[in-house]
Amino acid sequence: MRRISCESCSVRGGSLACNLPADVLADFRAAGTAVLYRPRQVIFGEGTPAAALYLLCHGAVKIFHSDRFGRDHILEVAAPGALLGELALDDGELMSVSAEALTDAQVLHLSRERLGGFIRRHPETALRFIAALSRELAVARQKVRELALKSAEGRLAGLLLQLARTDGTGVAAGARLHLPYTRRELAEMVGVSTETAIRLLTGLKRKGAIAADKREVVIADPERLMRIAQHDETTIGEAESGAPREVG
Amino acid sequence: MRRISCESCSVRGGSLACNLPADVLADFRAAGTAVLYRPRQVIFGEGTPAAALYLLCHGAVKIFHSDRFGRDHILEVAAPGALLGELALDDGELMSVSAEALTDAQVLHLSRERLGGFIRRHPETALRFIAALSRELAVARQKVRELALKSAEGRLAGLLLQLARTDGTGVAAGARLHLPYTRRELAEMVGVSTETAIRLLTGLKRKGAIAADKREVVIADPERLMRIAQHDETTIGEAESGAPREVG
DNA sequence: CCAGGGACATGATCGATGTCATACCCGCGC
DNA sequence: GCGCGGGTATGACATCGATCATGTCCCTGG
Repeated sequence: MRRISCESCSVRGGSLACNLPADVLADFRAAGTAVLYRPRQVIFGEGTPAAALYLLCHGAVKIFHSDRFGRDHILEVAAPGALLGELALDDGELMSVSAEALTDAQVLHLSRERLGGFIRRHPETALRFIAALSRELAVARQKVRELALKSAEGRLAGLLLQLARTDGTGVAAGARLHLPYTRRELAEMVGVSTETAIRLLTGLKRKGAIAADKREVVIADPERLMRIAQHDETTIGEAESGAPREVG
Repeated sequence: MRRISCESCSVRGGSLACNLPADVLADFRAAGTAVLYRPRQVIFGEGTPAAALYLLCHGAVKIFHSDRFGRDHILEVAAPGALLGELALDDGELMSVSAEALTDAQVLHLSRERLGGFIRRHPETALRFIAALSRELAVARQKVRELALKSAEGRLAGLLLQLARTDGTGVAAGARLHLPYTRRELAEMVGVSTETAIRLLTGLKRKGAIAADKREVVIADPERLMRIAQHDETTIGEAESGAPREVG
């Protein structure tokens, strides 16, 4: 595993640091510490001080909660460009999740002090950090939405669709998706037991929504799958009385 | 309802804007737009562009998801000092939640452009925004943890303890807590049906953990309540036989 | 070659929770 | 006073998903 330089980073438009002028990029790089991880190595643990942000440059990292028996619930499998962790003004607040490399991974550590220094030198980049954290916030809230409002089958169907979209497979009828995960990991992402995840998959097969064998999944009936996934469906908030008052 | 000035704001140490020099504070205030809301008025809706952040200055605001039948799931009841909403670099990304005033509320709207301008002028404040968003992120992730790992009873017990802590009642034995919420709202915060929330409350009464009548709740047995709240192991999984087990 | 372990799969069973129905109480407007 | 609607409460029932048990397949190490 070799270190990747910022200049040749494959993460383009989506990332925090992309499209920066060369000198700003060099300063950014110098403000952080690049660290390489092997699969299963821990990047940070739940309950440690929220003293740094982590920019994932390469590889896949799982963001998860553990119970005391080692069972995990996976909130997110972060892709390159994602900003991991949380940053408080002092060490009184703690990380709410753990992060562990799933593959070989390269991560840029951004400590509170050095990140603050960088933003002070380049304040025009501040909104990028705010936007990256907002994205993570939306991901977490989406997860809440699914857990609170959707059935296990709906969440699994949604996960399959999301995986097919994000790995480039697409969701056209007949699209062939290769899962990088075991049934157990799928279950941990959906928030159900392994047996239930297996049963739900066979249920989706019986319904003709997918075909699946081991880690190969074919999107047989995308509409059906989407209908199952959206047993939810969002309507936007309505019902207020009158317009708010703008003051000053 | 009168507008509150930043200078006399009751939100002290915890807030984004507190303890700023007078000139910076004035600039901050000028960068935003203060808006007053009545109970039930919508501040922003899920699915609208993520184009602004909202600093809650006064009042209580619920952050929630709706499904198409009007059932809500409340992620958070934000208190003054909280930063609401999400901010993307462009309008391609959408708010993942809705925000609605529960009481009279004053909110400072911070649009992307004007927030960017303020931070460019005062880059030393950037970490405050990052920290405030991190706090929201931790709140959302905590919610995920509870939904994924705790039983309905554990979540309700935890909610009662949290309410007692945050409104100053405290969790000593005999502490008397006045709920500002109906059973339905409690249920929406815990993520269960109204009937289940009621049944769980009577269950906690029968166990002697609390006494409750209408909106008055007495913390009868704090230890018991906390044990119930921390029943992390109820929903998912049991330990494999050899695993070390942390107790108490 | 065999043994072991892990992933996948399925059945039986049970508890937790949602849904529907009913009832009571209480404050409010007519 | 009276009816009405909302909040609270409880029972009956259905369903979802966890748990436990069993079995198969496949890969790997000895």
